Amino acid sequence: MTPRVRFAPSPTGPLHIGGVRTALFNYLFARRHGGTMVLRIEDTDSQRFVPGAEDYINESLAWLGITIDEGVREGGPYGPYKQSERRDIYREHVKQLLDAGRAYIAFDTPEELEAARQATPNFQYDASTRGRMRNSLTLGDEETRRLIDAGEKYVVRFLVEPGRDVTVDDMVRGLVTINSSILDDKVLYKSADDLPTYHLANIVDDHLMKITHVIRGEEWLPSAPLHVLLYEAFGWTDTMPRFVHLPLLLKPDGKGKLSKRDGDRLGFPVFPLEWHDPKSGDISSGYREKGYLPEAVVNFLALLGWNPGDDSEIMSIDELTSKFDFARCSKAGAKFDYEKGRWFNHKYIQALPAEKLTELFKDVLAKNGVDTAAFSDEYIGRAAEMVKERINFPAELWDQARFFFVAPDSYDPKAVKKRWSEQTPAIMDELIGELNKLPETLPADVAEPAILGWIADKGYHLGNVMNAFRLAVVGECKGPHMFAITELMGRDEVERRIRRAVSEIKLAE
RNA sequence: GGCGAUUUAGUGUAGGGGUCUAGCACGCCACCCUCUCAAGGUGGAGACUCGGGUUCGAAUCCCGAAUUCGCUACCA
Repeated sequence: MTPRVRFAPSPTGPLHIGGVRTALFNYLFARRHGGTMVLRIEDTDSQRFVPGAEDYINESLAWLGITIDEGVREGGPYGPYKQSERRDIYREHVKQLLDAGRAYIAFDTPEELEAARQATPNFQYDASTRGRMRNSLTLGDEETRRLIDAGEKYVVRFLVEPGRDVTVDDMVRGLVTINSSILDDKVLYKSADDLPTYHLANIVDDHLMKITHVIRGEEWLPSAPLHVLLYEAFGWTDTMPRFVHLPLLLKPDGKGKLSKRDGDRLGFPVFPLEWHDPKSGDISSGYREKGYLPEAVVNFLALLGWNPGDDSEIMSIDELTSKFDFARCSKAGAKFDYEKGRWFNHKYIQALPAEKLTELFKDVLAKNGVDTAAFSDEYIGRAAEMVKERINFPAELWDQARFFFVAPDSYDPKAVKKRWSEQTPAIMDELIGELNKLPETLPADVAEPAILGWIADKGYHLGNVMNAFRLAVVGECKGPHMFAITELMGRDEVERRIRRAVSEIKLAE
């Protein structure tokens, strides 16, 4: 039996990075076993619906390479894949439960329920209290009929029989048993918007869509027994899916689930893509816009709560797929280690093909006002290659390699103090003379021995001369090998910069 | 409060009775490399939540406690 899994987000806002991780694990499991990945939109909460959220989900998954086989966009044999378009199906199933006596109608208003909660310390709508509430059980069929006809709003509640141990077989946690007495009579359907709640829609859809494995976050574990009961009530136990409750992604510092706020507070994205909130107008940063490569995000996320069983860390999505197994999932929540995420991105940038890196750098240059047409792709590419090992994000290429495109307009004061002395201008003049003895292109393998030889012959201090040289060309004491820089720039530009530095740098007194 | 889950260094994890003086990675520190900053290499500091058992022997098995997290909505 090939598995059919589903990722079932609610379009109530941007897809959270924890949701992405859940989607990824669904994907890896499905692909590992040649199964099918379904994307179902669970928009049963009309109150919290956010326009644009569904597109955001699709775009995010597409960016990350988490492909979908069946869904709203992809179509498929078990559609529609959006719950708000499945009302007829839910109504029919609610009726089935009602007819079988496994559910009942309740008229209690939100205010009445609130009052009940106030009156009773640990109020729960269940076997112990349903007998004194306003529902079809206490009112009788006739009165219930009358109230419905009169247009009174109602909900349908699941009738939970108390005192039964219900066991869920979870693929990462093993057997989890809870007593049905602690479950309340969950609302399954609301007449107000003619929509089911999560619990009902979820079970019905998973069954109808022939889902074999329900892979979701740990926050669903407490309601899993309720879902088991629902499968029983429908008579679907023989085809009930296996459950997998993944450990949660936790805040990097303090306690609790990773939330939207943590990103702003700690300075890292918690969303895959930048999100513009249509209501508040707030902008939340995204991994994509921050400069993360999708492969790095996938790799990083996969290793949060799962490991391949050996020491490998850098793995493509296909490698992850081939190794994926729930037996190697951990049970405890994983604190979100943002530093490690940066490291993954660093690694993936190092592995980028030259052309791709060149393209990325061109964008960065353009954003910083450089006319990229003035430089050849080769020049841009070589500059990027030289500095890529010291960056984590493409944007940092600018900090590291701007001097290849713009002559320094200031000189690092600390470096000046350390490396620029009264004698330096004269030595720099001499250096220009030496450079002029060399080919105009300043090939490193020629320039390096020549200049180093000159420094040695003169008995100059190597570090001081080279760093003054660097200061003049780069503006500070950092960057790739000096002769690699000068080879790329060529003699004219190098000479111009040295002259400029000699006239600009004033010794501080 | 109730119910459930969880527990190896700062973080992610390996480990499934002796091979553990507990491995790997990120981060941190030092050294090497070196014209600088990185990268890289080498090394270092740093952990089995606690208490009882079981056993010749426990990070590994059992019990208890504690911890942290989640759920406890006409939200998912």
